[in-house]
Amino acid sequence: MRPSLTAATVVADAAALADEAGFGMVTLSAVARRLGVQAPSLYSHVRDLEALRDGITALALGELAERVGGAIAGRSGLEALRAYAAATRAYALGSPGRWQSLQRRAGEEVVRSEAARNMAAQAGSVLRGYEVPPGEHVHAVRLIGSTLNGFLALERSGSFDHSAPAPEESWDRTVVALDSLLRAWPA
Amino acid sequence: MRPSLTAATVVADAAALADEAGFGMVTLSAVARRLGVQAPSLYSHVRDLEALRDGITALALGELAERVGGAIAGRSGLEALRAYAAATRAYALGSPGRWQSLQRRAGEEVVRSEAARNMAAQAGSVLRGYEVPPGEHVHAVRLIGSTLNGFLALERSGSFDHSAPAPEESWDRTVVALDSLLRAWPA
DNA sequence: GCACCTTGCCTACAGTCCATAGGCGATCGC
DNA sequence: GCGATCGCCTATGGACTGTAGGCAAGGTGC
Repeated sequence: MRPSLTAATVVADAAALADEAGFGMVTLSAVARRLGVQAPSLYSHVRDLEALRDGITALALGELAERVGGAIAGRSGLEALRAYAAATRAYALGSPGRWQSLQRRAGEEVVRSEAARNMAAQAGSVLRGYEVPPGEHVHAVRLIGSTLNGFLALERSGSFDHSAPAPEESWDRTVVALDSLLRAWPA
Repeated sequence: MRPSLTAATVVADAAALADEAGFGMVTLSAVARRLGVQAPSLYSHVRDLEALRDGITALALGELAERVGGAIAGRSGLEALRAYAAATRAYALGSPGRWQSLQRRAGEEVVRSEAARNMAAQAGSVLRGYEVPPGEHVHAVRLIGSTLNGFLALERSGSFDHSAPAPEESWDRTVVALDSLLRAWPA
């Protein structure tokens, strides 16, 4: 067996490239160069560029779900919310390319994956520490997701660059604000 | 004078293309085709592809600032917040490509534009209807922006497609939630 | 131990896109 | 009318995606 490539190798390398140069720079040629291989060779392992991108998204989804899951395990209320937020932010800042890969419409297969279901469930389990009526859970989950993802997106796109103070401070306030909002969920 | 192109024409056409096919489909070739012109001809009016994209962003920023400004004029409190949110959402849904152009890191020139300053100021003026301490304004503005933009981004990327109810309902809840949050801003 | 076949990467090529260089003709100032 | 300018053109090069077909190394059947 030669030191041959596999689909997983290719996707992992593409994810690394995404983190280093941005998701938009993920190109079959660039990945091939990094792997010391000619570009067409990748088509044995990856259907096309879109499939490669979906691969990164699926990888990122799994990693993020795992970290968030670990972070919120055994916690509830503000503790859990903080842990959820911290894990998300750490991932977004630590693996920017992978995180970018989550901010897009992915293929059906990825959307239906177990990791995607996990992510959705975890936001829900944070809510269990609060007394939000069951019928309101969807809205609360969507609100939490919108706020945290939105914050990270704005931060990343530089929207906070031209005003003080540092984003971290606002991030903490935001988490606290979400907490008090969930604590007194408006009917 | 022939019916010659101008920078504004090109950008406007590119923006139309973005709305029809997605911001990612904005290509010099495609724009040239739409204008009935050869691709290299566009370089007389636009420095390069990145400048064209920045042009769309600047255009969108101006349009959005104008609509939001009109919507919140003369309103305050929940009224103003609702109007702000409605104008933003209407723009995002009505001009999806232009809206997408705002979700990215734009050139310095765009960031420093008057429209960009306007947008920031408008979020601030919505806050005047609430009793958020001045020192907290930045955080509140960032929170509002994060939540609304984040919601629209998630909606657009299909995150809400696989759960009921329709996004509009959650959108309304979100706006109300933001209102009650601002009304009782946590110290 | 030999022929065979699978497999993994290769070269060659077509199509699209960005971007630059240089040409040509129509229009405008005079 | 005459020349200069200006707007769009053709030609070209380099990068990227994706397809077709080749070649050789490794494993397989006999």
